[in-house]
Amino acid sequence: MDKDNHKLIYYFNKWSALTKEDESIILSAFEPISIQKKKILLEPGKLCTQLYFVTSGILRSYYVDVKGTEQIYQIRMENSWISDLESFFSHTPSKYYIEALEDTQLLAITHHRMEQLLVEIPNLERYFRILFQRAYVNSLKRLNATMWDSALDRYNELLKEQPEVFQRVPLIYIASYLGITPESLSRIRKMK
Amino acid sequence: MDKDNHKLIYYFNKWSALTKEDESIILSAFEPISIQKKKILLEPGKLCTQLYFVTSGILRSYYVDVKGTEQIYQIRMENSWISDLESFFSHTPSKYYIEALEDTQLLAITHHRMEQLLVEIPNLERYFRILFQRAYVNSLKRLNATMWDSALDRYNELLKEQPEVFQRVPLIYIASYLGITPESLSRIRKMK
DNA sequence: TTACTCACTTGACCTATGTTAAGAAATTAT
DNA sequence: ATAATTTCTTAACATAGGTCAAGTGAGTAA
Repeated sequence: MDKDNHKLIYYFNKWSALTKEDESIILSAFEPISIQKKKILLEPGKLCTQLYFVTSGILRSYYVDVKGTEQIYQIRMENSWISDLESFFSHTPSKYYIEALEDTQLLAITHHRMEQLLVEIPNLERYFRILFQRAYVNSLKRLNATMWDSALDRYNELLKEQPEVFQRVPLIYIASYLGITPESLSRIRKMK
Repeated sequence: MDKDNHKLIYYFNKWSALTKEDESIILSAFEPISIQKKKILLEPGKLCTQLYFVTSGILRSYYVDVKGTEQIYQIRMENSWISDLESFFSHTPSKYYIEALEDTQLLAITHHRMEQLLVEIPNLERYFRILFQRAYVNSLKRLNATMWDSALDRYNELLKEQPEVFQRVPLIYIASYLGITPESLSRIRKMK
């Protein structure tokens, strides 16, 4: 557990300088949470009250459209953040599910505690500024790829960038994350 | 010009509290720039050395793929930011064009000056954190719409959310922004 | 005024991906 | 071990949107 916590601090320190005191304040602000495979962390209609740092395991977040299709928009594993930022920051009901795809360990912080923390340690604003800035740039790239590249290209890109996902996540979810049907993904994989 | 500058301060103050002194430091860090319709602000291979706040006018940023197709990924007008964030923050050559679609006024800040400013006025980190956080959430929504909604749905959404774009931007660019061909956009508009 | 370019439309045809349906393989529960 | 469920594949067919080609109109330049 201590090892997990250090991972969080390690990442914070990559983009913002923390004192030892800062570090212990941060660690005490996060609450360790365990969630079993297939259990749900967030569901539509509920407020997303926490922001989560994944220390081990893997999760997916998805939206279920009117036809009942699951639209997976995030697959997140160790050392990344997951939440419904819109619900978390604007206190509006979420439209999304977040579900664990493996037994998962998280460090959770509430919105209220997060706001306090950002005041106590203004340095953290920098960390999150850079985090969101990069997330935004990545999201724009994924957007462009979705608009302009073929499903095959997007499959190859994911295979190159996140090969681990293919070891740990069922193909039906990967298909949805790529914006295609499982049948299409099957065809693509057969061609190779 | 002074009116333009105040607009920038107004937006900064929405999410982070600035003193009068902060405000004058900020204003002196930004350089007013004018760019004529059809002129280019950034092109592939060049470093994107500045971040721009649009005070009047409208711009598009786009990538030209191997086939020569222009892939428009941003259309930005008054009171929003434009840049190639990847090039700007990581000092790598840009892959994108930024072009004015009307005579445009900008407030520009270099990366170096921006870093200084964020140190002088740590409060600004908060503004940009929230800016990128929101940009990221919006980008994810646009991504999902592109994956799962029809071209017609995306057209209607844009018509609802940014009707002004249709008054000021040629349809060929709007088509590209929606991820479709001008021919498809024509068909969609005919159906209504 | 005439020419030239750029924006936009239309129609015929094509292709990537979706849909439906069935079954095989793998995983999980009993 | 057996059954039940979930994941994955395959094939036939359907369709949204792309491609190509041609033409109209509107804006700008000479």
